[in-house]
Amino acid sequence: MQIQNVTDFSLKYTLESGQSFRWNKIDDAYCGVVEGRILKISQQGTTLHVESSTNEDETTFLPYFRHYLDLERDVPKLLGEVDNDAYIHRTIQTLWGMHILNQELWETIASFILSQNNNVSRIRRIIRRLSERYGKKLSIAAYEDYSFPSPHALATATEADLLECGTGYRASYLQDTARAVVNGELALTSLKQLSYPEAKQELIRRKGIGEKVADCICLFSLGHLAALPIDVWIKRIFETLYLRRRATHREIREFAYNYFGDGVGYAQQYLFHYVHECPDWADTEHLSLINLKQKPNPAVESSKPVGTRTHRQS
DNA sequence: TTCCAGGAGAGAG
DNA sequence: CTCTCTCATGGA
Repeated sequence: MQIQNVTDFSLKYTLESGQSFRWNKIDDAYCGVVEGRILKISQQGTTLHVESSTNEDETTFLPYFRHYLDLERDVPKLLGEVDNDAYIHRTIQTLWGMHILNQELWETIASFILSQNNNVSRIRRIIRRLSERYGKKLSIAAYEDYSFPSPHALATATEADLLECGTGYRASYLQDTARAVVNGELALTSLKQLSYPEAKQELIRRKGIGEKVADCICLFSLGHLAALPIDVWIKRIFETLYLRRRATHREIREFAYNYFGDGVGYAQQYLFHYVHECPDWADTEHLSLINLKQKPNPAVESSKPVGTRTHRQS
């Protein structure tokens, strides 16, 4: 089926920005598994072409699909509200149309448990192996893939099996959380009803889910755009470009929310992906960490932060 | 060989 | 509260 008049949207940046680990580029289309079916999506200008491995009822599928890609949101307006300086402006211009997905909750929880101290290509491989072993086989034309394993499947797997998939020391974290979902201790349905702070706190109780992973889940699945996952790159960006000093996570969080406001999650995603997509910031001039790598260094001169605008004091 | 990757837990101070 | 060490894996 087709979806027309999709403006200010980039399928490429949305699916390649490290928030989902399940998309493969096949020629000019993207194939991936979304909640038990394979979708094949391509974009030509403002038109999206979508094929599904199952017979979808358009009246229910289209709203679901648009929500998955966050097409209902006025993203340009949101980006306008965080477009405060030359750095963020450049990422917004370069990655114009990148959206934050609304992904299935259990897959997002499991995927970002596996993401800790890990890199994207290896995360993708682990998830692929888990799905091959514990998921259901799906196909669309000649393309084959597997659904994401259910909580029950991972809860009853042997730890040796999980290790064979490459999960490493994260196997027990994954299994503990899978079991918590199965026995109702972690109720996914009610998690969706909670506010951002409540949902984050509930997630963080689980072994293997810390602040960063909880924020990824809140942002990439639960739609909490105030969530700010702080990984090593986001930390570097805020320390070098904005605060110009070493800073704790708490300081970065406070500054970032104050500076970007409720859309800080979107701002974060543009900054994050820009660093990976455009290596110019990793160059000596901007993201050089020479000054910051040496530890106790608030004394590097308090060159004034790029931004001092306060956004909506609450 | 060492370092790093969308970190978190445990322990010490 | 902040710092430090360790954890399994594979690519650079």
